[in-house]
Amino acid sequence: MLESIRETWKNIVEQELKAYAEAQLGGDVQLPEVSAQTPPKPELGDIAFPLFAYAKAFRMAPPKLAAELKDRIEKIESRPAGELLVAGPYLNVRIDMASVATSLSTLIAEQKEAYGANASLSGKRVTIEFSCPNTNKPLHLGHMRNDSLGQSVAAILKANGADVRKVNLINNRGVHICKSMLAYQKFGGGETPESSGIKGDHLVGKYYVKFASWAKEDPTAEEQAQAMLQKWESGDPEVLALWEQLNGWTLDGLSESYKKMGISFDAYYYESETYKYGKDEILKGLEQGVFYREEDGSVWVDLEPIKLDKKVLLRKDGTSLYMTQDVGTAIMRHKDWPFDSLIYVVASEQRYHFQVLFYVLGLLGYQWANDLHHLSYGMVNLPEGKMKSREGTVVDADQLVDTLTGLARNEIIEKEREALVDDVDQTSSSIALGALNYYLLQVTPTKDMIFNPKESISFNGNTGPYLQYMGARISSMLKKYEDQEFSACHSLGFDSSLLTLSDERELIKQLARYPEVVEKAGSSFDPSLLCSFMYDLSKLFSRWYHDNPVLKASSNELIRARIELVNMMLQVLKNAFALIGIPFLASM
RNA sequence: GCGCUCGUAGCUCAGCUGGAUAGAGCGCCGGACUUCGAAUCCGUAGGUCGAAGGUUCGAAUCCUUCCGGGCGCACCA
Repeated sequence: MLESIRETWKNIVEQELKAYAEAQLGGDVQLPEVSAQTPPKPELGDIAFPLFAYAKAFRMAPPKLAAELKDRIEKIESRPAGELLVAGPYLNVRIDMASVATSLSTLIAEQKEAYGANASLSGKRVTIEFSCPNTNKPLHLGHMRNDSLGQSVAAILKANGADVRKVNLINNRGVHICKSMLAYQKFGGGETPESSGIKGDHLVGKYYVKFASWAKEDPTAEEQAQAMLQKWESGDPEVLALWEQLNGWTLDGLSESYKKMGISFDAYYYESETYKYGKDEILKGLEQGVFYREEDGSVWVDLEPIKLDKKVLLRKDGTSLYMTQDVGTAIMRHKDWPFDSLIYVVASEQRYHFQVLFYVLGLLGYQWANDLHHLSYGMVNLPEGKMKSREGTVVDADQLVDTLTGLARNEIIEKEREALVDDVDQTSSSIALGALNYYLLQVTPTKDMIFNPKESISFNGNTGPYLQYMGARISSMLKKYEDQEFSACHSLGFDSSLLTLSDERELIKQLARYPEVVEKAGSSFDPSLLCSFMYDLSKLFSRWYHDNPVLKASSNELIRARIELVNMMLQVLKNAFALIGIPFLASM
């Protein structure tokens, strides 16, 4: 909505500038393109047109030109509502916010939870892969950034009209998986999640750690693990049974964690099934002549065209590699569900891998290879430095969620709000989730981030719970508004002209901006844009709300008008929450 | 060594396609609860935007060089 108003004004300025140039300078003068910007302060208006660039052509100081343009535009009778103001070298426009508010309230009332959604990716099928855990240990903080990002970006793309399929690839084979199996076989003593009371993924993780310490004492440990892998590959029934048992435990544990964290998938792939894929594809490529064979029989791709080296795609013994697998898996997925675009949410350390993968898929001639993305995210570090599993500084996901939940619960009890919230446990974990997702999504994905446990458990300031708190207060107010004492307001219409405060104008503007932010977050795969937007919006709202009475406003008409603003606020809050994994709470 | 990436307030982060005195949060100091939920709000202090050049009317933003972090450069996944 704001977008189109901005465009309209921009066209007018452009047109008048051109007309003025013709009148003043004659002939066809080439003018730089008009740029429409946002003034730094609300008092300066809503749209700004800097005129520096035209000073030379007109041989006129920008402020004079601004005044001249203002006069000319004000003579246009069909110009849109709004006010022009000259601010030094800028020609600014103050939008008629009352009419924006009127159409916005109609729009939001109509669209409800769909407000903000747009059709920019309509008709597009997108597969997004994320999480991809190993089955030898529980999830840690690093996975959580991945999961939050994947879940959020998937939701954002849907809001942009895409048909999205979320897939998870379970890394359930390989020597690292055998290590936990081997340690369990040797030291497990038949322990099970039931007998030990330990969650399945943590139980298996315990033996993965156990392997490491055992391997320090017994130099044959690594060999034994390799031997077990061989047995697994040859289908040894005993090994397979053990493998299935432990994998089952881990997967049960992981799905419990996913559930707790609000993560879900449309399809699961298992490496045990996909690891042989890709070989045929590579051989096909060899026939097509896009790859070549070395003397020893191995197959390679030359990456010179993308300014990289060379890469092996098949070993000399004909077995496949990580790259081979990923080529095969991508093609397989496209057969399963033909997509236009495929997104991999994977840490930035694998940039090179994906550069090669995408290039190889392109060489194989697949149309969809043009729309592959590596949503590369930075590492999650601790204030002390990197997380190191060997030093035990890895932050466990389940534990973190539990800690946060406990803190939220304490907070509810301390503030004596148990009666306010209907389910203390449910509310606590929702707050924990909101805190975590917001903390993890707040930072631009590509950047490394520091996870400060102390800060992450804070519920004040720029945090998820701060946003949730706004939602709760608004809900509480709207509930009061339903009371009999406001019945006189209920029958009134919304008079947007009563919302004249500067904060009200800013709020309306921000609410109207929401769809643009959703679109931008989608095109750049960046939930952090929504986080900033939400924080700005909430901050604006709390100040307004703190300073100005709503239910106790001076007239019924004003109450009604402000309630409309509050209603819009609540809807946008809810809609955005859904995109960044913050549970909405009517009370907390 | 080569490639990618980042370097903004004490700390964690914003800063849109270059534009009007560089913004938040936390922390520090100081204010505001007979008033719609104080998990809130307001104010003070705090920055030569890693450094130096360059392009431009105008640079945190674009280009070059340098310095300093991180990551990658396996017939591992």
